Amino acid sequence: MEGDVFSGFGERHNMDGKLLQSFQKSFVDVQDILDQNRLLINEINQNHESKQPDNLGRNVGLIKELNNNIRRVASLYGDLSHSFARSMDASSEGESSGTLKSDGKANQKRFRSASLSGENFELGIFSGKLSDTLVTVFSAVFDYGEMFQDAVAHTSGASLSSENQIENPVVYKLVRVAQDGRLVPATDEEMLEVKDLVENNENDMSVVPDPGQYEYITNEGSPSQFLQLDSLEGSVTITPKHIIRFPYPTQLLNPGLFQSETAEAYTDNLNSRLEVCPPPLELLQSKEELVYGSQMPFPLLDTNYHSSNELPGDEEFVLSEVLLQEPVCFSSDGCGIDQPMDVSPYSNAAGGSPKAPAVSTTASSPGASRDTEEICLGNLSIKALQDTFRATFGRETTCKDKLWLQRKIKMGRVNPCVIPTTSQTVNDNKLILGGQDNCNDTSVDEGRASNCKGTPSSPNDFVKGHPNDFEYSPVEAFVDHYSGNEDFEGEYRSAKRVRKATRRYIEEISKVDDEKQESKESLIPSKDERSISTVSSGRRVVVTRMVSLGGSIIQVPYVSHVRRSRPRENIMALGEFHSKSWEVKAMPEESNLSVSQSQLNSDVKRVSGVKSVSGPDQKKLTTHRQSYKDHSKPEVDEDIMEPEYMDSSGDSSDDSSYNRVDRPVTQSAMRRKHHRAWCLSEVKNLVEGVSKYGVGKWSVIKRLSYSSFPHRTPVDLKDKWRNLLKACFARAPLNKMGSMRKYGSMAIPSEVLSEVRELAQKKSHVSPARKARMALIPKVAFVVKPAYKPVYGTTVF
DNA sequence: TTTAGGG
DNA sequence: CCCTAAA
Repeated sequence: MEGDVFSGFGERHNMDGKLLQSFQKSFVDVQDILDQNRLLINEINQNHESKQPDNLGRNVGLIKELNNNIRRVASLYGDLSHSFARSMDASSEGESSGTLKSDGKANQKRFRSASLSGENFELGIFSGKLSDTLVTVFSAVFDYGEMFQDAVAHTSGASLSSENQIENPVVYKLVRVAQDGRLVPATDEEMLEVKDLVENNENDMSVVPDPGQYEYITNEGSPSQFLQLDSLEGSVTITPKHIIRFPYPTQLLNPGLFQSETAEAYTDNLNSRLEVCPPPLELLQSKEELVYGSQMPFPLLDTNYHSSNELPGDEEFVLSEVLLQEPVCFSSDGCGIDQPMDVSPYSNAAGGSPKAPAVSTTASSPGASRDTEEICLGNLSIKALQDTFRATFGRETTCKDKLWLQRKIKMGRVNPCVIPTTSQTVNDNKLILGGQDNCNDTSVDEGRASNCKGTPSSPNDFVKGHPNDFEYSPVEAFVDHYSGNEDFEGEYRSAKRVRKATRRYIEEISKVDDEKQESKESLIPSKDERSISTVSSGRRVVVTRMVSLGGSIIQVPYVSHVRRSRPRENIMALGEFHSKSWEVKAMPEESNLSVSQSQLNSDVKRVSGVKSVSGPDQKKLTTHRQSYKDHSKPEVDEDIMEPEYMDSSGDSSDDSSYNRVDRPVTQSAMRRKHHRAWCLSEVKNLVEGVSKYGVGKWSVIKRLSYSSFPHRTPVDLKDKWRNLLKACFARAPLNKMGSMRKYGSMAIPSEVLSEVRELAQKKSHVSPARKARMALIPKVAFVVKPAYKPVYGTTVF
């Protein structure tokens, strides 16, 4: 049928036969491939079902092939769109619409974007206004393949960068590919099973798919970037049981490559080809985890978001679990579940209905009511939404998907990860909820500890700081909490390894505070300068911009174009605790009864105040200082809370007082990362890591055996090791208590110390020069020639 | 980017 | 812990 369509098309536009032929050929090719893929998928599924190790192994190859095919298809389509665009240009016509799609605008866009490079095209497939199903399929498929890669990476000790792996604020869904190619959400049992399988089978995987296979999936950098596993996450991935991680990798959602329309042709077609159907609605409704059935179940995140580690990627699994329990956010408001699948545009040319059905404005979710702004958003036209989007994110969007826009905007507003760092003006002296933010700390009194450790505490815990202030939303509460907390700044910055604030910077900041208005204006590199203004909403100053929406002026948060900074870990911790409220956080707790513009505004303002300031200032800092630490690097995500942390093997008592002192907010306090005492488990872990990988392999240790201590950087490990060495060697004057123990620091058991000593002798690296020298010396020589002088930290012979 | 080493 | 140089 494509052929038909295209012939008609060709005639109309006097396409020359050759071109037409090539089109047809390409389509035939594509179809072949897709057919083949179908078979492949079937086979994969069968293998899967067999649960035979052999078959599973074979699946790796099959998946590989599948991926290859898909890549070919993508490439073909890329070419197609190229030539198509050319021909379209050549035949300067205006009435091209209607044939492919009734939506003329979409059509134009499509042709325009057809000049994408193939690569972009591929990326485009994953971004933007896709029909879900396709995304689902693709994600599933790709991911499926990479699962094995990941599995292997785990076992083979391949040094996948865990730095990257954690950063991905992706929500993974588990889905199962049914025989007919449909994706069925994973059941609870399956999820459990996956976990088990991981634990049991992880080491059985032996085939390493070529990582290059997947490189086109990722935006940049490591091919496996969005699939790398951490210990936590790993439990989800190896799933010889039809379970597929279902990622919404933000990397793929690069707005710069956002070419939804182009992708559309492809995806739509694929949809029909692959005959992948969305899960039945009943199923979706009956199963909570079916969130994914909606079109873009999770907010698309822009690049800024992605590159800034703003979500606790390391918690992916947890997160997904959380989301599984919380389908409301995405599915209950009609966000696409019931959305008619857009069949192939070629066959569906007559269908004039817009892709996205009208959004139901009610969006009432069970229990948790949506915030009012959503309702407002629901009432907005696409154009208005786009405006809002632009106002919110400072960039244009061509997306015409209401739902997507709404979600995106909401996300932009709610996303607590954009909490500003330094320049955030908080005028009130926020109370500091001691301990709340730092459950990881091995200190804290018991009450707090349990509080942190336990199940998500109620929002009330959160708002503790404002016991009487009912107007505080959780988000606000913790925003206040953090911004008022010196610890926030300190840890935040150090987590990013940002240079400490220079005097100049500090001065500038204070200036900014004084004349925020002007400086903001000048700082914000916005092309569509709207009226960016600072609004003092009582407690804090926030930056908003006035945007006209459907005639009325509306204040939206200004989100800088500049890449936003990642959140600090405590936020993530909070997010974890209140994971359910990620979506709900921005809900005005005031009176979410009235759906008023003002309410929306105030809500927006509040949230925006949180995020808006960080961008420019961050940029400023970076520019001025030429910060050598790249912020955009997917850094070790320190935002997760490792479960182990709390245990601290009973040695936490020493550190408690040290750890969480609420120091006065002095500049010195601000620039220093909050001291985090090393708990015994960490030390042991370090020792073990050194014993495994050797001294000096800090990044390896960090990656491989230290992933559960996300807040420790390789440098930290190195420093700690140095201190340990000091502790055990320099401990000539043995102390009173049997072990070295400075005041306030942890007592290191002498066993550990001796182990350290041993390792230092055994595992320490030898200087390359010396190594080389020694390599020249026959081994025997060592036997004959005894003893270099043993020096601590060097090898002893 | 990672490591080593001084502060 | 921070900051840098060097590799």
